[in-house]
Amino acid sequence: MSSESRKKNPPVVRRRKLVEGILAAGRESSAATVMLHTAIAERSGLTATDTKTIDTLIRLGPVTAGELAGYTGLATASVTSLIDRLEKKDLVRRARDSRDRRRVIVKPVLERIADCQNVFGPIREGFAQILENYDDEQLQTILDFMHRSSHRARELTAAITAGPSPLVRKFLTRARPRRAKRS
Amino acid sequence: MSSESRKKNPPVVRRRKLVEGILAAGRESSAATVMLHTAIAERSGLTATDTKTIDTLIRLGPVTAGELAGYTGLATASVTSLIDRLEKKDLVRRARDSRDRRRVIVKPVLERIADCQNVFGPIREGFAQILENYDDEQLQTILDFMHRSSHRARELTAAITAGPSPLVRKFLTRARPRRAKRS
DNA sequence: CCGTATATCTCGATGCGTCGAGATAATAGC
DNA sequence: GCTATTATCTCGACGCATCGAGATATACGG
Repeated sequence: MSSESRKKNPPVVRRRKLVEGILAAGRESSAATVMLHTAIAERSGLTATDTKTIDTLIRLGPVTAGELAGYTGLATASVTSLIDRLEKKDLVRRARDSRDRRRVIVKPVLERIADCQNVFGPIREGFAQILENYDDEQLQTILDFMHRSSHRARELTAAITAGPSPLVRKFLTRARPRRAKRS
Repeated sequence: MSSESRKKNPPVVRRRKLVEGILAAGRESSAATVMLHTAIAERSGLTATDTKTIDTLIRLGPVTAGELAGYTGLATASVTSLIDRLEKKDLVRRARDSRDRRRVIVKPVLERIADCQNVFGPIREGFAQILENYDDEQLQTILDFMHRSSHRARELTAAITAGPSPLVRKFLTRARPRRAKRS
């Protein structure tokens, strides 16, 4: 364990340990992130679906109720009450499509949501503070990594939610009895 | 966009933009992470509380049911059924404290949870792949950043869940009527 | 021993998000 | 115009996590 023996470590091993460390740290960081978001959502009186929907709206901009059903995987009836919930808190607004007046366009109320992210104000500051520890080049690396990993995360999410996903299914013995199909 | 024009940007501005970019990417990355975890939990038939509990157990090791109530903020009755749920899926096990036989010690079934993280197998691989883009020094930077940010995330989570948090409260009009305080 | 305090469990009730089925309204084709 | 189709909403019901109150079992102090 002395620095002697560590010096003898072939670079390959060193690197492997480094990678392991990051993967572990990534899991921990993910968990922490989830907890943080959960805490915020709980405070705001929002459910997981609510926040997920808002995230979607921010990324995609206004969409119709039907599309929202597609993205969230909920029944249209559920989407209606989902929109009701969010509209009641003024986080989204309904607008009718002028070309097809059956459609309901769900628009995020960005100022309101931004306010919610002012809730994040201290959070933003907290993280900005961390960045002071790095020089420009390092920040560039971090930025690049973030882009890559969030892109990957989205890919994986899509793969999991959409697909029959044998990869996942394999490990779940009695999970998901939901939606007891009635005669 | 030429390196010429970029050169003219004062370094301070460059850096500010870099920081802004990372903060934005951070939000997006967080959202993606949350969505990924939500998807996984949904697949596994676990609720948000369930996963949060498992995370806690992994970080803290075996704890008593009462302590779990403290950490999760749930009533003891809720904790009982929470443990029931998790035990039914063999993700935790009950054990009685030999010194105080009233106590129930909740132990995470690490192999089983690790299996769940084999569900993460492809995920792990996906992220490991990303790391190949960087040299050792860059990985070191990333690792350091991860440690710092998850630490900060935990601090913020604690601040939000625990405190009366006027920072947050300010923006919430009719949120959280839960737990009607009795006389 | 015996009462009090503590830790967990049981039970019944409640709130909330979700669902299926049918209602309502608007578009599109003939 | 008339009908089929599409988009959303309304309604009633259901599952599930949570809760408060009381029950049970154990520990501690006298």
